[in-house]
Amino acid sequence: MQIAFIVPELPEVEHARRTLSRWLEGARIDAVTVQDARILDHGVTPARVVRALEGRRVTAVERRGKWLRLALDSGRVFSHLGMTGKWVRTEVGAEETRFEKIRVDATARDKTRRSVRYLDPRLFGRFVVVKEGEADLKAWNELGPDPLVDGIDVSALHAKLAKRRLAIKPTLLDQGVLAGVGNILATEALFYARIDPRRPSRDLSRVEVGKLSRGIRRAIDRTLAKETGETIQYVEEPGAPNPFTIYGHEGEPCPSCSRPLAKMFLGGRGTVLCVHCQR
DNA sequence: AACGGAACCTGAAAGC
DNA sequence: TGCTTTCAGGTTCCGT
Repeated sequence: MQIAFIVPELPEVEHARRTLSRWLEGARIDAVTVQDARILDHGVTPARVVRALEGRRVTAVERRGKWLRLALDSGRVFSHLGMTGKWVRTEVGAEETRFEKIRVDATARDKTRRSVRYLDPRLFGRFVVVKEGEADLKAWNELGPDPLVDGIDVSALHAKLAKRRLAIKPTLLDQGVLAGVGNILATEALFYARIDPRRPSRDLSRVEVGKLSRGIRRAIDRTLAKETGETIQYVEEPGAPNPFTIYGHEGEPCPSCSRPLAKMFLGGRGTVLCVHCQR
């Protein structure tokens, strides 16, 4: 089957970070347009966002979990891609891209100009400007360790999971446990670790948490390796073949034992698993 | 406190 | 063919 939606999780957001970094780091923001105020937090006006950004220089593009943070010479911008958010680059003055919600025109250090645009048909993303001196977003501050930025401390993760009776799959979706793990990553990692997603988190042994940790890293690296090129082309772009190992492959043979992969719902989220290989 | 479930949102796919 | 329904899921909020 094909994957119908862009679903940005840690690897996709990391790819977006690297690309945005090339496009905007060191650049001066000339003009900002907010086409749809619904992408902003309730009560925040486009005018306020425009005022906060125009004339600023982007000093760094950072990521924790699924959040992007653009550090400015004064203030910061937080961007969450939700389920269908994406940053693209066009020529300055190019006509409005489909689903465009925000436009940032900037001049790089080498004086070349570029237009960077945020697209988000579903509007599940967020775009938040924080002024100099104000605290970071609560959602950012409450993130758990990031598997790439911080690495995974197996003992610490084991201790954290020991307090949870919820099944391991929905627990992994809690951004306070590990930042950036989404439904696809959790599904893939549990398969690599051969752990049944329905197992209570607190029942996982230290050895199993180690396997899970390596499974998460493997799933991240595998997707990141496919994210190449100058444009942000997510591996699960609509119409592209399914790049994942078991996600979206329900009913098809398990890559390990060849028996059909099952699909069930855990914590309201679709979960694919091999009931024979994952224990 | 922990947990389940609904709401948010809309394009694409599937069903009819 | 074209209309209707279903599905996808990150996060937040609300009720139990």
